[in-house]
Amino acid sequence: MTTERAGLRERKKQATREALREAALRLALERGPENLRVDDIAEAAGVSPRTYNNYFSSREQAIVAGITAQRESRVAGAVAARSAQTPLSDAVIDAVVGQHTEPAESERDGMLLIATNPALRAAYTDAVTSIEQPLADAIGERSGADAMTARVLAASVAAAVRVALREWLQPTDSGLVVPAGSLPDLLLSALAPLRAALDAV
Amino acid sequence: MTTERAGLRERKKQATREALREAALRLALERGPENLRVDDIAEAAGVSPRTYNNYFSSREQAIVAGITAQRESRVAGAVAARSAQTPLSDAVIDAVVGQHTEPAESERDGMLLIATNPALRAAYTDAVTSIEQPLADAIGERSGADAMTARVLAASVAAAVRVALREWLQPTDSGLVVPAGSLPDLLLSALAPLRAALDAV
DNA sequence: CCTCAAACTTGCGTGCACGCAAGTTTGCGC
DNA sequence: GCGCAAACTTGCGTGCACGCAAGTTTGAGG
Repeated sequence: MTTERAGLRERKKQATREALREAALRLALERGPENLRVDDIAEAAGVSPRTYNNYFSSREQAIVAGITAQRESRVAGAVAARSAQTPLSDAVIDAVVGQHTEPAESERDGMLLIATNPALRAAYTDAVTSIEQPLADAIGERSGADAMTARVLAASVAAAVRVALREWLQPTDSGLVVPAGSLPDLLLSALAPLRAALDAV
Repeated sequence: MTTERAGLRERKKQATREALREAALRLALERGPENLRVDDIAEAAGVSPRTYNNYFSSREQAIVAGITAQRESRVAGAVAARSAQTPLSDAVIDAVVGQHTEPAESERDGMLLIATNPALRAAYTDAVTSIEQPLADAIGERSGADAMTARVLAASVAAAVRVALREWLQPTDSGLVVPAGSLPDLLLSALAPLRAALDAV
């Protein structure tokens, strides 16, 4: 649906990208991120190490992509799906919270892995940046706001999500980093201050 | 004023940090970033290469820090300096715009350097992240908002500044990357959508 | 003044990111 | 079908970031 009429070239690229992130996540889960070399990921995906680096610019990025893949398009889609009568703030907040309320069984252990590794935590929170562009498009489409405003609002939403995620993943003083508290609730608190801005367009 | 009664330890650390960023910027200007090795920066600052990496985690970060140093504390200070009657939005926006309206002669050629190098551009826009913490403190202090709200607002302001900077530094189709247009005006446009959120606290 | 633990520096080793300059594949236009 | 330009892959080389485990410095308490 996103790739209407894609050439062989594009389909192959997506396949390679998916093979890489799938391999990265699977191997990281199997043997732990510390025992995983970039060459292993490349080999498991059937490409050269150099090619791996054409797709991801860090090992953590590849592993995390195994979990966050497509989240960007889903958030944008969820915003667009809300009826035009819905206030923008509700549309955006519902969409964002909804996409993060999916302890989808298959992602459970992945999140645990991320929570226990500082480098992965950082990569994970950074990954929300990828929703900015599609979200800006969706906001602009829906509200008719000018491009700069849409970009700023999208970037602010992403920033709020990062704040919530960092809070969620913050190591407690006991050293444990088990996602405590409800992520949806944290997201709602973090996004609340942006309601006024979102509805002002 | 920031370092009230600092021990020798802390003063030495600051001195080292400043020596490193000053050396990085100076050398980058002299011979261009491509002809500048990390070892050169370390040597010029009188520390080992390994120590250099204890202070900066990328060459670009060190160079850019030569220009953005202390901007974080100045922004926070500028916010705090505005009278308590001023609406928060005015205080924050004036402070941010004010800090970026300083083509301080000495920074002129530094900005030109940054504008012409993609890696430096990225590092420069990333560097605004450093204002988040102090700005959040200032916002919390001033408005009495809860910690999460203050963090989100500060992060949103930083995000807006990044959008403006990226726009400002965007390579034109002619390939030239000369900061075209007025940065203050771009910042005002980027920050405008956040007014409602800032004044809602 | 002396001691000692915590903080900081440093050398070493390892894995990594990425520019560059070939090879190889894709798919458009004839 | 054919040829060719653009896109993608790959090997190589270089510089770099960072963990680790010594040394070294700092400064608080006795």
